[in-house]
Amino acid sequence: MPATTFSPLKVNCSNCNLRDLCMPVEGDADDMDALAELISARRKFKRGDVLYSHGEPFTNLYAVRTGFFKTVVTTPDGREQVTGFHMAGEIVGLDGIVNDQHTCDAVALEDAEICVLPFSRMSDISRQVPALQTHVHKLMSREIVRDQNMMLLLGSMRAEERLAAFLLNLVQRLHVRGLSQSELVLRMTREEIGSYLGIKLETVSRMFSRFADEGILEVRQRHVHIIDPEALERIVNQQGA
Amino acid sequence: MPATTFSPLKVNCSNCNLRDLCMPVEGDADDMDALAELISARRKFKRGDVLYSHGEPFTNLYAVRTGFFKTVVTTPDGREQVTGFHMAGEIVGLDGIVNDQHTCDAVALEDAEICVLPFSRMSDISRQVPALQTHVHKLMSREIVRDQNMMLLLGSMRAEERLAAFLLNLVQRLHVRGLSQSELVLRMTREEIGSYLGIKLETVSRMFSRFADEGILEVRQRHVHIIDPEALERIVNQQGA
DNA sequence: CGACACCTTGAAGAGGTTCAAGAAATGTGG
DNA sequence: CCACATTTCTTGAACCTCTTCAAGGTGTCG
Repeated sequence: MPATTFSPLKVNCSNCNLRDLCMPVEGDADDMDALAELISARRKFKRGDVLYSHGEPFTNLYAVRTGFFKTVVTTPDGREQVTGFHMAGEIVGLDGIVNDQHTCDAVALEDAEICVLPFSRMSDISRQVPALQTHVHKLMSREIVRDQNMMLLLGSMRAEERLAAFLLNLVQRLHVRGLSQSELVLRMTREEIGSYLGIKLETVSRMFSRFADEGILEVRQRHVHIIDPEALERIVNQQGA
Repeated sequence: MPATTFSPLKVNCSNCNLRDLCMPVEGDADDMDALAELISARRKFKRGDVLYSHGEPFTNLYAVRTGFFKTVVTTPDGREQVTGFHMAGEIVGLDGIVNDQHTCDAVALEDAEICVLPFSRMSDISRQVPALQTHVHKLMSREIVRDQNMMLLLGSMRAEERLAAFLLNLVQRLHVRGLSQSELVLRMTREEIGSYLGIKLETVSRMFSRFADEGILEVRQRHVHIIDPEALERIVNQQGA
């Protein structure tokens, strides 16, 4: 149910406060004119709204402006895997490029707003503005590296290590955006965390309780206070074998 | 130990038999002239030779011409995860783009030959030849989709399902290259398969034995004969829950 | 042909899952 | 604004899959 709102007003990266995070591309006056055409619209989402779903034709990338999204891969037999959580300044939709259709679903985990980036337009501008070309390449490569790190996590870490790595990653990304290094509010359920980390929701809950018992965290539902980040680092970096 | 051999002779995609697989890019005469500059050299590798390793500066992508490579992510604490196996016509090195240095190791699993594709040259030509630009985008997107499917496998499948999916994927890729759909020779050890699939080498061995007992496979060391591919499909598609 | 790497198989053990029940939070309609 | 329904979270106990440890067998390469 894509209950969306269009904002046909001219929107532009150059005066956006997320620019450094999202579209850090410089150029001469001509280049900046070209870049001003990058965004076709903004759209608002409510919790649970679907940004795109698998099978849908691919035409746009999307930059998250506010709020939080998850991406989910689904198989015909009903298996689901959360493949990412996406926050302000991050770009989603790259999966759709290869076959001109999306291969996963993107769903808002809270009220959110995104910028629509028509990919054909982005490709056109990339040919005139090398800095944008480079940025697009790096975006995609970053996603590949991120996914390979998830493969490492899923392939070789124990539940405890997975949750510690997840929390450190989340809090680091939030900190870059000016939020606290120690306080965070989870936007997703235990089940979604578990799916992302390849463990069951009960295990997620147990690990939270264990960390709380050990004085590493304070957990009140979705509110998490990281008391001892070094302990989390130690848990992640300890050799599993 | 990169015991490599350079071939400074002019090499070119246009007369390569892997072209449809590797670089299916068309264009007018000018475009074809530009594309002829894509490859700077070919290099030969022996089993165990390293194509690139993590931390090394990124300058090139590499197209596998013959042979078999693995890519491996390594952590400071010594954990390893095989993130992919790569055969003729596939491109490796995309991980290096984002930070101008490689984040994984690429190692030859048998004698092999690759084409060197300097990435700056590739970017330059992409700006003139839209078909190449599109191809580069699709390459990277394909890798993202592939990695997300691995996350699904690692996050939600049981050992049996993982091995079945692995074998079907391998044999399908080999078949595209004109090889048998039912016979394959594994180029990697049980340990490398296990690392890739997030299970231990003993488990890989046990699953091979189980499939053999059930009449699905014949396994003689690295020689695998798939007797009943439908059974493998059923194993993969059965809901784990 | 001997050394080394690789593979198989068994037995015991650990980590995570499953099933179940209850508590806490959240949302909804009157 | 409150009562109720629903979703989400926590915790326990039994179970199961995979791992770990160990030993012996097979294949390969110098």
